Amino acid sequence: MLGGEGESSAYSAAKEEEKRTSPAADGDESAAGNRYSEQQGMGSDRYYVPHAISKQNPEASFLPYTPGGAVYSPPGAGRYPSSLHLGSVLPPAGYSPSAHFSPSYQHGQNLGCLYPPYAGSGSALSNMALAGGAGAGPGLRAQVYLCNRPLWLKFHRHQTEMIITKQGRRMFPFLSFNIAGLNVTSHYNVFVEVVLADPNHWRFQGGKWVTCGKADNSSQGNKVYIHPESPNTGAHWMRQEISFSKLKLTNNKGTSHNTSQMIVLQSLHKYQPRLHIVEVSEDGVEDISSDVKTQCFTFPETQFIAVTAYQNTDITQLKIDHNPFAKGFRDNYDSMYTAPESDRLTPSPNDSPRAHQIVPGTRYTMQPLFQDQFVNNLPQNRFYNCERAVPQTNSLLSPQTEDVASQRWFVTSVQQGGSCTMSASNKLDLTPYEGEYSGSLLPYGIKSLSMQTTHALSYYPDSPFTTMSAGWGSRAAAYQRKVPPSLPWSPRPSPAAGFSEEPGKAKAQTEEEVHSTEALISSWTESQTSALSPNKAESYSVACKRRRLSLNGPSTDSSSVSSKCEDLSSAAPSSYSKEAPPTKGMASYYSFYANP
DNA sequence: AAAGTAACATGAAGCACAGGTTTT
DNA sequence: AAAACCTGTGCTTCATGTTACTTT
Repeated sequence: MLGGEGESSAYSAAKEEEKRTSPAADGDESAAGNRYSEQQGMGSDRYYVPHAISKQNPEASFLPYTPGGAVYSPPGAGRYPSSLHLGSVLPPAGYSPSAHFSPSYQHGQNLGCLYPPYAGSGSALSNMALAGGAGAGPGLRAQVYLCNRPLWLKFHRHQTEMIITKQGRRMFPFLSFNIAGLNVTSHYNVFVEVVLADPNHWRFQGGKWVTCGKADNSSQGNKVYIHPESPNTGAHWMRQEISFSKLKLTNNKGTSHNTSQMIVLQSLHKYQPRLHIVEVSEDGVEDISSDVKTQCFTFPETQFIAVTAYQNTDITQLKIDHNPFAKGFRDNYDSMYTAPESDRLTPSPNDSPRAHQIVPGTRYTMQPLFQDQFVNNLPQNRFYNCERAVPQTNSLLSPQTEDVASQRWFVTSVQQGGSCTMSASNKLDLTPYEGEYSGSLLPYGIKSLSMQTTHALSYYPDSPFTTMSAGWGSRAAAYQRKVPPSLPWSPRPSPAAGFSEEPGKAKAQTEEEVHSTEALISSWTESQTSALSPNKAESYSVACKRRRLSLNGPSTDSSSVSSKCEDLSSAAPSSYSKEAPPTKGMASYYSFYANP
């Protein structure tokens, strides 16, 4: 048992912190005046950004197209940017109102459209190698990578859907980033904005998403979710993954509570989340004097269609498979999670959904935060597109694949000229069935990194993530030593490459990662071959309507469950479990790390 | 017919409490 | 003996997808 008082107090502290940092704000806050009003109890006036928009372009009262990865902005839709400082999203000189579509959207419509490398992207990598330490100056650009990108890609392949409800529904996968390249002493606000990704209303017909008229532009309500730890120092943001797991999506425009945690969307519209990093003064007031201090990052693979009920059963199954809160709907839950560890091909999820998404690995030590956010290969044992999977083989779950599954992807922003960087592949909005991931996944100076939060640092000694967070890295190292080597899912090197912490082998390791990436790409294209089966649509109407099997079956007995728990608990050293309490908040998270 | 809503079952953590054990 | 700590239990809360019903 872990329930010490320290844990409780830590949890309480975390709760307090949460309350402190994200008090409820009014519902239809509008414009920049209220932009940060819910944060830190600060009055809206403190954050009022007078004419931040007009200072550059009066037309920017709506979100403009920006070649760096903006989103669709319908004429007259003045909502989104009004809540933002638009230093990063103002249109470039060549802005054309007729091009109100995100590059990704354009790609989706025009497969041949390629975007040139963005200015600055080319230097991003060099920056990446240099930035991240205390020497990082304010002019340096941040690099961001999507921690759970493989999982996002899995969903993206099927067109991600996100449930929206009146009371608000969390995103899954949720947004989780790592940031490098910030000035460790400067203060930043970090927030996510969700904007329309295209001008269409969508409908799910015949097993696929088709456009259905124009999007409703009159969307109202909050579109911004400010990370509850904002404002905070660059060191803080770079120390750990920045998770937006508490972010909720709603279709309730009139919601009057929890506004700070809710983003109001419209059903059957496609949206694109964007990450904003804004340098602020120590008290959280934004400095609008320099656009350099505002950076925006867009990950096309995080696009999603808001729905009130899942349309695509593939998405439903992915959610069930990966979201620990949906464990109860896993029809082969028992067989999957009660088997002996040695028989298990995939890491079982943490028993705690919360721990799963908050703890940096109480059991699967090497896994980063929010393990279930990462592809765990589980669906490979399942049957998307109504195809019962062949028995899982080890080849599907090679360490190499596991490494790939934990890849993360750096993105650098392009703030000058006011553009949001289209981060990863714009081709992502091509139907993934096109394949071509091998090229599109590594575009424009975006470097793929296969790293799990901990050992990745040893993989990439030159990475800013190595130096950016001495604490994180050192903690990770300490953490790493606690990994029970017998755990089958313990992150480990591929047999071929071997795992080495020796810096001299980092390069070879990097090459290995590239190969791993290719392996993943290959697996995608292969899987999509089946997805393109001409019987797909037909199968949708029959076998795809998967129903949850009764949990009262023969395999479902308490003993099996308990044995699973015993297995897991015995797998983790008792001392470890005591040292790593299931973190219920960042407070205990920190306390744990502060006391290795 | 399609979309939206609310109730529901499920799984898991948080929490309070009681009782037992260990330490001082 | 008292205090601190540990353990087990049961209730509450939360998040999930499903389902039936209502609304558009």
